[in-house]
Amino acid sequence: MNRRSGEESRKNILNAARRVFSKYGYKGASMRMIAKCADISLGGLYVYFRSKEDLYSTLIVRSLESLLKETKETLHNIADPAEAIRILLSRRVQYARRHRELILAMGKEQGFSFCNKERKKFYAEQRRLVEEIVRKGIASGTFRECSAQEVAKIIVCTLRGFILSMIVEPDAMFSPDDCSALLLEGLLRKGVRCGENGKTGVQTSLEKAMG
Amino acid sequence: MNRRSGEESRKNILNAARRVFSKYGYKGASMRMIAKCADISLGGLYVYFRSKEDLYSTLIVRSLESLLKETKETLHNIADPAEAIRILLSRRVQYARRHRELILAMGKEQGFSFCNKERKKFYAEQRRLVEEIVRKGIASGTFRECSAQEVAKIIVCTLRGFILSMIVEPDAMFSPDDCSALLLEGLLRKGVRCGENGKTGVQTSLEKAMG
Amino acid sequence: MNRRSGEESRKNILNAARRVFSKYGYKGASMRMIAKCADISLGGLYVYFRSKEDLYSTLIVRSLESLLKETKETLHNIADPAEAIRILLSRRVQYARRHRELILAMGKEQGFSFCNKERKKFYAEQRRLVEEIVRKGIASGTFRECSAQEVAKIIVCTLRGFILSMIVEPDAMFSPDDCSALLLEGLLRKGVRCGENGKTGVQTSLEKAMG
Amino acid sequence: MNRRSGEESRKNILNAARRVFSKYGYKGASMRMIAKCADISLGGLYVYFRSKEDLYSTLIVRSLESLLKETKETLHNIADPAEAIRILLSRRVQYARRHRELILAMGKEQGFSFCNKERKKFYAEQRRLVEEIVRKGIASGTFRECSAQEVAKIIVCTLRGFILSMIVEPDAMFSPDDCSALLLEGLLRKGVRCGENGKTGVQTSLEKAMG
DNA sequence: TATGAATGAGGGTTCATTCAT
DNA sequence: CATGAATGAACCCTCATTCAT
Repeated sequence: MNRRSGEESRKNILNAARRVFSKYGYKGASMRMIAKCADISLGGLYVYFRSKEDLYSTLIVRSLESLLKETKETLHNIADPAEAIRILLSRRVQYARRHRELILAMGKEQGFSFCNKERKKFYAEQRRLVEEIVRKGIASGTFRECSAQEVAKIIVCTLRGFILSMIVEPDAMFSPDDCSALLLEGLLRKGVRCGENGKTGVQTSLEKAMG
Repeated sequence: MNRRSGEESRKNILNAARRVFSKYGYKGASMRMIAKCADISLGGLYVYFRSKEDLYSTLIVRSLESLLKETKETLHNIADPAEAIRILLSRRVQYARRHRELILAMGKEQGFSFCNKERKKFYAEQRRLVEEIVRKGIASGTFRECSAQEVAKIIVCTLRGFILSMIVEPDAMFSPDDCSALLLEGLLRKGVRCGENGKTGVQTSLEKAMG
Repeated sequence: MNRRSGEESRKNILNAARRVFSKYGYKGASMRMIAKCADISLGGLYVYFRSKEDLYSTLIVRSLESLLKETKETLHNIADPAEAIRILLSRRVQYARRHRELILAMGKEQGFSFCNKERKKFYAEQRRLVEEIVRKGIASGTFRECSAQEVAKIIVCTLRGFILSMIVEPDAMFSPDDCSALLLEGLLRKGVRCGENGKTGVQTSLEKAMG
Repeated sequence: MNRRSGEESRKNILNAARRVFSKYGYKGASMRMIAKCADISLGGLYVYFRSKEDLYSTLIVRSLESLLKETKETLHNIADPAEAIRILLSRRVQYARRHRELILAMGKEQGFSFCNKERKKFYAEQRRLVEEIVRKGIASGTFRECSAQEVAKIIVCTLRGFILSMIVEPDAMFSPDDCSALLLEGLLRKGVRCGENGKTGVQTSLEKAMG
């Protein structure tokens, strides 16, 4: 009988659940596995969470919230919008690497309705964040004139693809910086090359390739 | 007893499986659901497929193959590389709308090994296809000098994000053309604007927004 | 479509059934396995046999009959009763080696009622046969005075154990002749040794061991 | 919810399993039958046993072990070898009557590998036990000179047949004592009759029949 | 708070059997 | 005669959940 304080047990379970859900998905994970991983009895799980669904959605909501908070803090003090986009991508990728279940939350289990509301809220907030960056970029003259709203959607979607690709094609991966470079500069030939403003100092393989 | 020709039943089951797997994922779908959806008995499923896994992987492999074939045929006669990329995106999105299970194939159930080989082959082939387009674009002077290989990876990943977004955020969607526009032209301001070469004649909302 | 005459197909199926039932037991064998082994369609089986039970019991009854017939013919011309017992054991062992399913028929699947009648008849007949031998042996003075009926039961039971042992402990086996020697002579020390009458000329390992 | 202590339930299940497996064999018995017989839910079975196979082999192994133990204890203090053989047979028959599943363990389902190791060990041990008796009998002059090893095999096999016969031909049964008498004295007429040494005082029906 | 025995619905799969062809 | 697609009950097993302790 492993006596712990209530909140400690809760966190402990949530951590175990993160690991197990990440590895096996919602359906593939069982309450028994989570209990074992959390070193608690099966019944003990139900002291803290009403159901598997409750446990899962609590986990997702917390993760989404913490991710959003982290993202906001990160972007808070970055003035240059191109830099902000680069940072956003790379941070999100780091986060995804640490918490695979987020990808599951976003890509898997769409048949479940139980944390769709939170998910939508997260998506909307994230889009708003990017939109703000783009808007600033346009205002400052760094970015072309365009619909910040539309571009934000596209950037978020690209980010999503990037993270998903990490999962499904890990051996065909490229750096986040390469990705932001393409997003920022485009593929078409330009009269004027411009890649100098606001770089982090890291030269990506794409830059090298592009000479 | 609902008597049908064998091949008809097979197709019927495959169609039902597509619908059910798409909606509920591999684990979430049950053979009973598929049987009901195909209007066949549970045992009848096993006349045509050895197991759930067999049914699923048959479905995925077929989809992947037909998609690849369709893609190749589409791109075969398109000379302009920017146009090719636009077409690729929009066709793939059309396809994904018709066959939602492809997203499952690409994004869900990565823990399963049973059609990984086919999936990898598909990804590689798709990347190779895009790479060729980019290479041609560079050769013809349409695209900037860059690593075709790296850019192909990024484009495929963007495509992936686009399709996934269709699923998870259908109400925050934008047109494929908007996406290709951003990929092609980038976000940063240029001395020279260029959006005239090889357009399909359809003016996208992004273009309008960008003035 | 493999056209055969009816009787040919019947025999063919029976042969396949013998092999499959022998290997897997009644429950372990499936009609599909038998069909495949007989190179006939699943439905084809039911042209000749109403059910699995019908097929099985037909097989058992035929086997039992042929075994009884063979046994009778073998014993018909043997005058010496000790010899007869030896021959009976060795023939039955040979038969069991060829048709393992008989052992199954006798030892397995006692929960089934469906060919119990035939089985009982076979057992009774076999006992009667042995009883006759013993009776002759007593009459001729070869055997001690004893209840032929009781001894017949014991001999049949020993035979059963012998055959069963062949199956469950094939590596701890001994020759039928050794077995009949013990039955005939017993273990206890006698004033007079007697092992010379009616031997087949084969000296068994037990005899050698007994000096 | 029928609450019992864990160990109680385990025993309860094992008892039910013994009855059901004995009656229907391994394949013929279903977990549902066992659950019903144990008055527990289907899932409850799996709280105590990982699988049907686990339940079955646990049952067999326990039975084999307890039988061996009982046998050893019984034979421990019996000096006369002929008496020991008689006792062995009669005790084993009593045991078989109480635990019919042993016959299944020995005669049925040989195709299964899952408790073959234990079974072989049991057989070997049993043979060794009998061999010792025979060896002592030879040493003390009670038995004729013979290969104790070979004779042990035959006795074990006879015992097997005896027990099997109890199952397949219960109405044609005879007493264990009759059987040991035949094994000990043989069928052939002797110059010297010997049935006096070490008898338990019980006169068997065979003795009466033999006059 | 915490345990773990117990439940029962539902999972994938098999299989004897039927029947239109 | 012969086929093989189709059935549906039954198989073994898993699992979220409950509840007496």
